[in-house]
Amino acid sequence: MAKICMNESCRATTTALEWKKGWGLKSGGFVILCYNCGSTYENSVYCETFHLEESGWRECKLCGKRIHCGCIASKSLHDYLDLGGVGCISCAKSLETHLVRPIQIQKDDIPNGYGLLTANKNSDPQSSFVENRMSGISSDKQKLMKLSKAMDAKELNHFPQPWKSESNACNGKIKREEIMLSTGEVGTGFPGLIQLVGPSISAKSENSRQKFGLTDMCELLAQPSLSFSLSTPLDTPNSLVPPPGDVVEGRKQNKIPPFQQGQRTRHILPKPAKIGLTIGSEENNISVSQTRVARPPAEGRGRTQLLPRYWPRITDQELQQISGDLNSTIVPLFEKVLSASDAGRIGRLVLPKACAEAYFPPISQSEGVPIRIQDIKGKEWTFQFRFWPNNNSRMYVLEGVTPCIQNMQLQAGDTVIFSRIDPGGKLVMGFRKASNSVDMQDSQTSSLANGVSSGETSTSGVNDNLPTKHGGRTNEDLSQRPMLVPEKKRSRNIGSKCKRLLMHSEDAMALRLTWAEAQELLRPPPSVKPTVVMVEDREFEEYEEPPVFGKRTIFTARASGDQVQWAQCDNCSKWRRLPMDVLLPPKWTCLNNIWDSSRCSCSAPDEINPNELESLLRVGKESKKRRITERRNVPQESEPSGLDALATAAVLGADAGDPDDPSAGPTTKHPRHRPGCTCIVCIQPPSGKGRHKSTCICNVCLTVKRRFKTRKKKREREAEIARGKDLGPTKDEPEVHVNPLKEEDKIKNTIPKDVAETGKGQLDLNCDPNREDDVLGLMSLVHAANLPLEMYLRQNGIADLGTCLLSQTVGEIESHRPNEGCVSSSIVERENHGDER
DNA sequence: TCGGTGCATGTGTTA
DNA sequence: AACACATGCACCGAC
Repeated sequence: MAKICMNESCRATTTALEWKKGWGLKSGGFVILCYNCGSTYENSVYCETFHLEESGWRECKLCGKRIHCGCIASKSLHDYLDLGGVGCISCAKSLETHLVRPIQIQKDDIPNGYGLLTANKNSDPQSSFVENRMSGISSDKQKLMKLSKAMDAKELNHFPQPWKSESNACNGKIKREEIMLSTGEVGTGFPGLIQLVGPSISAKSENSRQKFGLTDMCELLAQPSLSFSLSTPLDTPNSLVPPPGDVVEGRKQNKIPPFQQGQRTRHILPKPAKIGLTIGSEENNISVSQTRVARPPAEGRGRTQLLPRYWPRITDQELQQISGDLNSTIVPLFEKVLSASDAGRIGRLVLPKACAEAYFPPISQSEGVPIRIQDIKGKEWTFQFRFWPNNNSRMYVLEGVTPCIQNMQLQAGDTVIFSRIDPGGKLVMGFRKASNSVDMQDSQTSSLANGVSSGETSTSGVNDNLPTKHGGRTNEDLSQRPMLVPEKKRSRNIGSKCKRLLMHSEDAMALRLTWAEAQELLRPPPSVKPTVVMVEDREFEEYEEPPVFGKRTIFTARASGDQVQWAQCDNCSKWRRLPMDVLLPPKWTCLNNIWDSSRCSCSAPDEINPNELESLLRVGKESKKRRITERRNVPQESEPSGLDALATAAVLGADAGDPDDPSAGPTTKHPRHRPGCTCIVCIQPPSGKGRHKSTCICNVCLTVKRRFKTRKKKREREAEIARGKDLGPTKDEPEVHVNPLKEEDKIKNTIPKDVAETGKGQLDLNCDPNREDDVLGLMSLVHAANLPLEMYLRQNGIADLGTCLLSQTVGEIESHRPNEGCVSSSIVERENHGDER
């Protein structure tokens, strides 16, 4: 979706617009500023490029539901339309395209308060978040100030009337705060400003809950100008220092922490918490946010925004239950999804730097300080809050968390939520279990798939572990209160930082299939002529080189029933129709299209239109999905690979329904196969008991016998050649290249249909896509080919070839060939050599 | 040898 | 390019 500045004299593209991401004017989150020309727009479309704190909420004009425009959560409810506007998935309707219009603002409309704020901007190079925001728009700040005001008023019209007055009041309060902030910002704390913004969770939470959107509206309106909260007041114990009696770096609780004493320039974090973003689809319940205690980061950089992944998503109800005290205020600080390291035995919980510096006591020494954190059961834990120097920065960790983690039975993927109880400033650590914390990947998958973290719908640790006195909210409460969790936000939380996680489920399944598909791409070596052998009037090709990967094609069926093969040109990406039996080399272009002279050039038009192509591709994808599903539905234990299935079925064809038949039992002596391998070789006991009888007519035996006959003929011919009688190709053994597909079809005739399909493209019956060590099946093939015959015989329990020859027919020996079904005749030759011996 | 500690490194994210 | 952070790994002490 292109984003173009609508100012005709500007027409800046996305870059210019998005460059301002994070710094642009945010009036209710519905404004975007073009820094190229200074135009500002009210355009919800652009909101998607903004972070949560920069965008805000939006109401669907059609369904009345409030949706968050700008965080990824909106994607679950919205589609941003290419031409602008928002399509609300909830009501399946589209909003009218939001006008993208420059807003002209007169300089004299600038409120004084804003003037003060911006005047303060340059006073401190380590400006506050607000200042940063504002500084980024210096050239148009006046416009923007006006715009902010105008937009606030405008956006209010989007909300139900009851919200208006309070929203306005809220807005007014915010402006007041801004003014106060601008005047008393540095080094003095913010007396009198505490809890002015975004009502903290308190005893009135129920009331606030009922006021749908009110507080959120305040946030929304506050965001453009004050999307942060203020520091702990000097006259309250609302700090993060340990509770009374605890000493941290010589400071006592009621002492003013250094960071509040102007030790550093105050940095005000964006409001990090969008707690309990409950999108009750009916009531649109949106839990309230809360005040934030902000603290300047040690480095004093401007990047003090808390990443959304750390925004605590906890409801006021949960918080209330944590505190158990109607008079207390729970301030969610941040949360973190436990990584493997965090949840491991090392006992170190890596803290997000911004969070650590914002909400934890400042530490100047690497050793850090002990801090006490109370869990939701009321048990108090002492951790060492410290940091490691890291690339000129710091890496904050909580040490000694193992007991606590174990106590909470947390694992990687679960979430710990740090909150603070005010007054008192006591830290509280709650948690939220992932639905399937055993498998973090699964939780991620779930999270990504649903757009809502599985953790959100699972039982919150807060709930599970609440003391009885708190009322013990049930899971049902939670389930009725699905949190609005931005899809992207959650993916950030886990997905984007999970590169080292194990892969399971669909991803891995997809890879497996990919591997299986790779098998289908195997092609005969292009430069090697096959040797055609006849087995009972059937032609088989054998190659002296291992197969190569060919170009992938798509097969479709016409209405007439004819099948068509399509291939994409590597140069022009156009799709060309090919005969069904064509096998393409890895690189193929239109120039190689010898089957259609009208389309043997890249300049030739496409034979299929885009719709048809899309249909083709969709069919391909669906086919793959179907295979994934089918695979997933098959228990792993009984899930042979396609090739194994072929081999198994080939054997069981004669013994189907009698899996316990020892004659079909796998052996583990094949040199290249593991115990349990069901390939055509391993299932054939090398000798002695369990061996198929000479009268056996199972598929394996029949195939082996056919091969023996063919090889016998071949040897005779080679012997003749060796005698100088170069007879050339005989009539019945033409040295021609036979299309493998035809042969494959013939082979299919000898194999049950389902098996043949499963084993399509089989070139190596010994390959098992499901086995990691068979991933390099071809490599193992080559490796096995180099195994000395003696080793093979030894491993197969054939002590002596001579004895073997005496006791068995040659054909029976053939039945033990390790590479039955393989096409590499290098192996064949070795075997032949062995036979001659 | 094992486990804890501290730092280094690689990778993903953001500006 | 800089930063954040997950994790690897060397080092060291206890057993």
